[in-house]
Parts: sequence; C-alpha cells; structure tokens
Amino acid sequence: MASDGLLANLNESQHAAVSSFADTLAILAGPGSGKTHTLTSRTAWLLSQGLQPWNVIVATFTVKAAREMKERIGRLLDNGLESKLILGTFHSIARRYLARYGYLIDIQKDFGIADSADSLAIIKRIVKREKYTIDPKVARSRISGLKSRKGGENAAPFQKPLKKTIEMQELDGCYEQYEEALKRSNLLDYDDLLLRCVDLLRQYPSCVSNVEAVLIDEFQDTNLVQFDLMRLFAAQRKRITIVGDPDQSIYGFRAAEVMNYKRMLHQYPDTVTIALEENYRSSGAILLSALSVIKQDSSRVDKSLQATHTVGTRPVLRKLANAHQEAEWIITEIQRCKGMTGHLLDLNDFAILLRSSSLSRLIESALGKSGIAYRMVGGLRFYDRLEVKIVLDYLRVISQPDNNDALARILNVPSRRIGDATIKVLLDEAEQSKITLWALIGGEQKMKFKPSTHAKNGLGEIVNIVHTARKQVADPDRKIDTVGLIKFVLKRIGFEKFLEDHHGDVAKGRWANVEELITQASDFQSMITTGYEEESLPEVEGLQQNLESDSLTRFLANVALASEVKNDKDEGAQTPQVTISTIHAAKGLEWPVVFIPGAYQGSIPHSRAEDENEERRLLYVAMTRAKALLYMSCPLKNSQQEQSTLSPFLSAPSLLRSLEQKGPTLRSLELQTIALILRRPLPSFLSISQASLLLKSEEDDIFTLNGENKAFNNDSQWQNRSGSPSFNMGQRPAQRQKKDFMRSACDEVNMTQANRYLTTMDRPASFTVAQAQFVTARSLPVGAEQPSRPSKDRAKIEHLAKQKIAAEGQGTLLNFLGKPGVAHQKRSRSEMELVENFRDPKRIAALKDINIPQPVTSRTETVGILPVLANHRLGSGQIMSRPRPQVMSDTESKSYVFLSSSPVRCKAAPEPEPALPPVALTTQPAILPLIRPSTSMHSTTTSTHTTTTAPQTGNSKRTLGVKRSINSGWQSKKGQGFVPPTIRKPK
DNA sequence: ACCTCAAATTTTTTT
DNA sequence: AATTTGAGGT
Repeated sequence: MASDGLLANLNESQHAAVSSFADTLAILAGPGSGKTHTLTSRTAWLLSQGLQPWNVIVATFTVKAAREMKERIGRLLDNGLESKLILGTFHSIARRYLARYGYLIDIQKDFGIADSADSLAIIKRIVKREKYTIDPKVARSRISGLKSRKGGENAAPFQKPLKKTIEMQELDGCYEQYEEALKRSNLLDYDDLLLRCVDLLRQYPSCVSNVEAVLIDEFQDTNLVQFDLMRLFAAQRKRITIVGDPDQSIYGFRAAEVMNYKRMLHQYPDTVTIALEENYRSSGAILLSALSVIKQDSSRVDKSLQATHTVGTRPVLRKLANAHQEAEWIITEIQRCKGMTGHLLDLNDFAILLRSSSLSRLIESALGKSGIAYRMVGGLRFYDRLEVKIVLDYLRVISQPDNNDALARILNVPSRRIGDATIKVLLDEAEQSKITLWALIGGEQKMKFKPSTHAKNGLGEIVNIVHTARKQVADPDRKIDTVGLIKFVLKRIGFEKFLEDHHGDVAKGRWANVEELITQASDFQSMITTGYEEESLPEVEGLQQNLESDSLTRFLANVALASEVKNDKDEGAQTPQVTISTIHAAKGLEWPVVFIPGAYQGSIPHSRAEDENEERRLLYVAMTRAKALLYMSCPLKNSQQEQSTLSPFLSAPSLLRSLEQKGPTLRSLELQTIALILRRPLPSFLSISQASLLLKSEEDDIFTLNGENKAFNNDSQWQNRSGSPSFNMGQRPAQRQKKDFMRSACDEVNMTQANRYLTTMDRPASFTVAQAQFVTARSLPVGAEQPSRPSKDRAKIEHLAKQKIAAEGQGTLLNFLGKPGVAHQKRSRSEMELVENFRDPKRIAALKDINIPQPVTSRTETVGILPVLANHRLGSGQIMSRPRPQVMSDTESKSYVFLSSSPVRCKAAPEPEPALPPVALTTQPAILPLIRPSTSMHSTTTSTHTTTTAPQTGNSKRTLGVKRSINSGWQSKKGQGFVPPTIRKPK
C-alpha cells in the first residue's frame, strides 16, 4: 500500500514511531526533531492500515497547527480524505460534539462562545456591582485555573481552608455569578467547552464509540480536563498516540500539566515511548547553548538531543545601552546579514521573538523607519480589533440576543446617546429581574427604569435593527447569508461614516479591516459549502444528532476559537517580511535567523511569572527556533529606563563562554556554514560584494560592546583604530557620517570602477574571475576605510550596486528550497541563472579549483567537522562532533543530497525535494567546505578586527559533547516511585 | 445628571 | 494601542 512512501522519509526512530503497533504510544520529540512530520505520517499510516478517517481524532492546540496538520496529512494521503478526519483544536472538537449532542446534557443548541474579552467584561461587572476589591483580570485567570483543574478522578481533592481570606470569598462570589451570567446569556467559555464535553462523554460514551484512534499534538500542553477528554475520546479502543516535549511546556499559566505524561503511563501501563533525539533544525552551536540553558533546570530529566548540522556560528549575546539602541542594532544586523551574505538570506528568514508583545513597539518603529517590511504575529488578533469586534458583536446579538455583554457593548456604538450610566442601570435591572438585557429592552416586560428621551429613542433603534436582521435570517425566502448580514448591519448603522468621523486618518485602515471581515465570512461560507470545513460527526446507533448549526453560528464559533492574526496588509506573501512574534506564538516554527531581544531580568524571566522554570523553557523554545544564526540581546536599561540585569538564564559563565559578544563576521567561512545548514546554494560573490557595499559597516561594530554610549572620546579611538590591531573592539565612533557623506558623493562617477563591475556582471559564468574581483573589491574599501575620507570609488560602486540590486529585486535562490507554493512557481530570472550556474559542470569544476564548498552526497560525511570549521571561533582544536547515531541507507541519503542530514522535511521545505538539487552534482563523497583563500581575505580586509575579546573556550571539549541518555523521560522528579518508560528500540 | 471628547496611563504568555 | 481619568457641554 501507500505506506511504503509514507515511511520513506523517516529516520529510524521516526519510522518506529510512525509504524508502531503499540496501542498507546508516546513520542518524545525534542525541538526540530520532525515532530509534526512524524505525527502526520502516523495519522496517514493508521489510515493506510485500514482505519476510517471519521473514526480518528487528531487534537492540536492551535488553529494554525490544526490547519497545517490537515494540509500535510492531505499531502501524504493525496485522496482528500483528510477532511473527513475529526481534526482540530481541542476546543473546536469539543464544540463539534456539543453542537451535535449537547442537547443530551441540557445545553441549548447554538450556544455562543465567550471569548476572554467577554469573560473579563462579565467579571468586571460583577466586581463593580459587588464592590469587590479583586482585580478582574486576576479573578478571570483564577476562575479559569479552577475550571481547568476540576476534572474527574484526576482532580486533587480540593480542600478549602477553613478561614477564607477576603480574596477567596470574593473569588467564590465571582465564580458563582460568572457561571450564572454565562448561563443566562447561553454562553460557554473556553473552559466550559472542554468541561461540558467531558460531562457529555461521561454520560454518553456512545457518542465516541466509533473512535478507533486518538492522536494528540503538543501533549505537554494538555491540562487535566483535556487529559480526561483524551481518555474519553479513546475509551472504546484505547488507541492513543501522543507527541510532546516537556522541555517546551510553556503553558503552565494556562494550567497545562506536564505531569500528564506520568498520568498517561499510569493509566496505560503498556505505553510505548519512543524518543526522537535528532535535531534537524539548528546549528550545533545553537543547539548546545540552548541545551545548556535548559539544563540549568534541576528538576528536569535530562534528555538527549543531537545536532545533525554542523557546529556553525556561535550564538550572540549582545549588550546595548538601551532598548532603543537594541532596536537599532537589530536592524543593522538584519541589514548586515542580508548584505554580507549576498541575499542568501531575505527578510522572510528573520524573526524577532519577544517575551511580551509590548516589547514590539520600539522594534516596530525602528523597522518602519528603515523601511523594512515586517509582520507581527501573536499581537492583537484580527478579530479583537475594535472595529471588527463591533461588527462581530452585532452579529452575535443577532444570532443570540440573549448575549448580554455583546448587546451592552453595541448599545451606544455608534452613539445613540445611551451612556455608561444608563447601560449600567439597565444591566442591573435585568439582573434583578432575572431576565436578559434583551428581554428588558425588547419590551416584553415593562421596565421600571425610565431612560431619557434620547436613550429611549436609541434603544428603540437598536431593538429595531436586531429585530429586522433576525427576521431576515429566519425568513427562509430571503436566504440571507453571513456576508449579507454584515452588509446589512454596516449600512444600517452607517459604519463607514462612523469610522471616518471617529478615527479620521486611520479610518481607511479600519474600514479595510471590516472589508477583510467580509472576505473572511465569504471564505468561510464557501468552505462550508465545499465541505472542507466539516463539522459532521459519524452517526452513532441509538443517538440522535442535532442538525447542523446555521452558518452564522458556525462562523461566530470559528471566530471565537481562532487565534489567527490575519495579515491586514494584503499580499503579505509577496514582499519578504521580517516576522515579529511572541515566543509563545512562535512555538513549532523556525527561521534561519532569530533575534531574542530583551534578555533581561524582568522580561525573561518575566517579573510577574510564577514559574521560573517555565520562563527558562520559554527561552529554550525561543533559542531552538533558530536554524543558522541566533542573536540574543540585553539592553542595560529597561523600558522604564531603570538599570536592568542580564537574564539569570544567560549569566552562567560556562554558557557565556559559548556565546559571542557581537554579531559574527560574515565571511565566506560563515556563509558556507549558513548555506550548509539551510541547504541553500552559496550566493555568488558578486552579489555579496555588491550588497555589502550598502552597509554602514561590515562588522557588528556600530554599537559599543559594553553598552556604553559611544559618543565620547572619539579621537583616541580613532588612533587606535588605524594603528594598533589590538584596539578595543567596538570602541569606534559612530559611522553614520560615513554613509551620509557617501550618499552625497553618489552623483560623481568614476568610470574605472564602474567598468570593472560591469565587466564582472557581464561574465557571470566565471567564478574564478568573480572570486578575483571579489578580493579586489574587498580590498578597495579597506584602502579607503578612513570614514572621514570615503572614497569616491566606493560611492560609485555603491550607486551601481544599488541599481543592480533594485533590478534583481529580492528574489534569490533561497526561495528555491524553502518557500511553499508561490516561490516554487515564481522564480526570477536571476534565480534561474544561479541555478544554472550551479548545475553547469564546468562551473562546478571551477568551484573546485578555488575550493568552493563541495556538495556532500553521503550523509555520513557531515559527521566529521573539519578542524578548520571546528576551530573556528571555538578556540580549540578538537573535533567537535560526535559520531552520527546511525547511518542511513544509500537510497535514503540520496534524496537529501546537498549536505543534508535530514530525513525530515523541515517546515521551510514542505514541498518534495526538487528532483535536481541545485548544488549537488557530484556523486563522489566530497570533503567538507574549506576555503584556503579565505585566510588571506581575512587578513586583508579585517586585519584590524581581531578576536581578542573572544573569551577562551577552555572547556569547549566538554560543553560540546551532548550527553546521551537512553531513558529520556518526562517525569518530573526522581524519587516519586515512578518507573521511567522503556524505549523499545526498533529491531 | 449624563454624555462626549481629549489627555494621561499602562501592557505576559493563549484556546 | 487600549483603557481609564478629567474637563466641558447638553
């Protein structure tokens, strides 16, 4: 069957996991170990073994993960059956069951979902009414915590302390009234979705009697209720696969229970555990530093995680004077990375990962100032935007007038002269009469409160709108869909004008968001009609299902459960963009270059964090997102201009020794390792020399290393710079003048230089020549390095380079492997030329002559890091790698030719490997990259940049070895009578 | 009394 | 950027 193809791209342990016949299977998957690949393959494998998709439940935590899973399973199956899987987030699956069977446990059909804003609003009202002192936000999270911990037999017996603190009393009161309020409005909050589904399945297990297999992604994030849910789903056949990594458990604040793994082993003693211990993502150096961070957690069980990539460039920990400079520095480094690598990297390859989204402001404005495109994820959800929320609230009220809070929010938007005071009185009266706000103002009962004339008219108006809309929805002849409804509302309340009046210049953008909402609704509509967005569940004998919910309800539910930040700037896919994200939202993703700013005490670990270990895991997660380059930085002043201290997670001397104080030199050696890790071809030297000329500096030396301001004492540093090579690195004056000067000099033309460059361009074939030119070009700026007297030549070169780059656009070869879909189809001409260059045997031969890195065809070749590479910046002559754990068969290795050791397709390369990998042409095992001329290049161009400040890495031998432990368990502490799982090694 | 608008203040992480 | 606070107007 198709299972052969399924298993082809797996390493040994992945293979074992995917095709395990164990009923309960736990896959421990470290970062970058091919977790998703394994889980999707397992799902497909189960289906290939004869399971029907509608009898298989796959639960993830985020909508994004669910979608990706669906997509990738679809690619594996290639028969469209993935849409029949019961696949989604825990919450959406639970909602599906409740929509169908909720009537069995007294849940009204078409219940609404209370998002966190609703919950907060309800609690705020309660707090105000009861004059509690508790912070509503705290109350909300406490209530949620209580709800998500209350489970069946797993719940710890809740012992109430005899003397209740005031806070406890208030919390109790809040909890009780909150639940009442939800019930009155026919709302379920996030926790309810899960809890009530547990209720349902406890009482009516036959709802899931068809289920033959349950697969759980990110198991370390499950809470107790979700654990119960999993067990109930699987009650019939008890066939469960879980995937997770305790080291990446970062949702403890949301009541995730790392101990669930232990529970699992307890409940299902026959559970087979398989660990995926090979990291296919990050460079060795990145992985090692990340591991040494996570290893500081003494409560953690050590696990093995092995790099399959070369050691690479050391991660950077940079000190900056303040957050402002930090942002500036990030930008210069992004530009430098791009420039010095000749667009081996484009903006899509950069991510800035933040502990809190509030840290983004400075960075966003700095990016904006320098014209770098970016997208922000994990910040404000699209559906949370004010203007979108208003429209949605109208829809929610139309769908369910009893939704008190939604109604309260729209009463006076747009202004109907119904102020806060009036609304409060109305709500109070509804509360006291035990009816909903809608019932009160809808006029069925007389209200005691006499609103002002204005308010009275306003109320009439809103009631009218909602009535009219509801009539249309109910009218079978009108057939009004969600889109039509939105348009009706917009027109009826004059929303466009409202936005214009209210928001002036930003109104356009806001209105665009509203239009985007219409698009979304329309998309969703068509997803329903095409059956892609299934919500049906298989019929179970003896149980009646509710009819499918109407599309408005489903749309609203979808909105409530989506965290997706829809890219407001349309066509975001076309322009390369830097990604800014919270660390939480970045989980599961990866980028070639990752920045982690704000690495100070109070940010990571966050000052309000309860669990320090979780904060450390957060840093670990962030670090392991990086493939080739990792930058961490710490402003010496935090956002409030107070002195800050470096994050304790990064202060250990042993760790500091494996970090660089400033960004790496990006010469050919580094380029090779980056290209190697990313499995991208090396860019032409020409493009490098051109692009780098635009830079303020070729080194990370614009900001001082110690975070002091660089403004003082210019002269003496100048002396140092041109004189002794042992100058204090980084103590250079600002170089901005240099650039400005050069700009103004751009008009002047020096034909000699221009010709030289043009000539080179005309002969793209010859790498030898290009190399020669390259060296020359490199040397030139050095000769003219005095910033006070920038050469006109250089100015001219810069000018030309600009033009050339503009002509080329941002398209580079890197899209070739990495980007799904679009990039594959659209390859610019220059890219094609590059590909051709790499394919031409003559050129390859030329490459050989000058010791350009050779492709390696055999996987085992990546094992030995050449001393030259190993030595590089690590200060030791040791060979820094350990033997590969296993050797792939010939056939396997052939499909990953370009220095790839990865049997897993990383996220960035989800498409099948191109038939002809761009670089790999030799079939002979080749030697790892080694450039001899690089030494001389270094000495010509960087004689003043010594590595004197690089700390000696005396212990590198020890730190580089990754300890192997066979029992990579997950249980939290020893001495709890817990038996570690056994790993059944395949064969 | 109540509504509106402008200014000051503050921001963990998410289904 | 969103929420809260204060001044001014109806």
